[in-house]
Amino acid sequence: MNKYSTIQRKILVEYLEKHHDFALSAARIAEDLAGENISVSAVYRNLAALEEEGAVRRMAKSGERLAYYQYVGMEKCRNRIHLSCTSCGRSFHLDVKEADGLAEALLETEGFEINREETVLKGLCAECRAQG
Amino acid sequence: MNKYSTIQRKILVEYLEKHHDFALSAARIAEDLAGENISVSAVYRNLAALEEEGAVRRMAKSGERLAYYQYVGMEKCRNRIHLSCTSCGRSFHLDVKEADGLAEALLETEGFEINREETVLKGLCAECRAQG
DNA sequence: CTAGTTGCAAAGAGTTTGCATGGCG
DNA sequence: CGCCATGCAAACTCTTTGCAACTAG
Repeated sequence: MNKYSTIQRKILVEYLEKHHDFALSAARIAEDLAGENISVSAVYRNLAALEEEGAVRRMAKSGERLAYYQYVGMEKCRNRIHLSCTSCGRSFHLDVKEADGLAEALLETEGFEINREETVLKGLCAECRAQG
Repeated sequence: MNKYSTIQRKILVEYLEKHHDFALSAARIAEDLAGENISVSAVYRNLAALEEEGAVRRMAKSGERLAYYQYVGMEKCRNRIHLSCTSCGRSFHLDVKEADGLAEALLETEGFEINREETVLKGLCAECRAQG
């Protein structure tokens, strides 16, 4: 059950690592990897496995019905709240200190304990905002 | 294009209003309304229409692939950031002042302009947290 | 009347699964 | 050599769509 137990898994993980700052739909991933030595079902099965291992995060875009996946297997992604730009689709991490502040404030005022792994803040990133 | 132009629309909207603090899947809604005088396709078509009108918000739960809908047609839901409890599934509104603070902080420190309509913070509500 | 909405049933998209094959350790 | 992952294709689920009948205004 190693990270690279099979060639297919390696292909998928390397692809995901390369695109770790985007949330991509499973269908899109499968399509992109169509030329490679990995089948559609292997893509889906490995995504599910990686999700269970915590290396991949499953999310969804509002207005779409596809399952979106994002690689969060690298250190810098762990325990971070994500910011997702609805214009360019890129994903950013919220600074730890800020996230702590937000989490604390929510807990005190609302009694709500935020789950950083699942929380995605939607909006416009600085770049897209500048471009109008 | 009134709110209650047809009986089917009325049935759906009343159902949604009654469950406005939950995000329900379209499939579930259709199922619940199976006994009523409304067909599956009318449910889907009206949900899409209501979404466009802004009366309904489409979201998604992580780990699931269904489209979830929540009624936000009432005044108290507008322009609010939602808090969604991953345990009981209920949805809460973030107080306006707090939301303003959060939005401002994000804009200043990250240059990220949050979209309240689309943002859902995931975690545990006070009640579920108390119950362990 | 006329435009817009419905219900039905069939099509579609994305995802999942059964089973035989094949490769990793 | 045994077991787990793969590929293929068929099955599934949820959602969308075409079309004729119907309904609200």
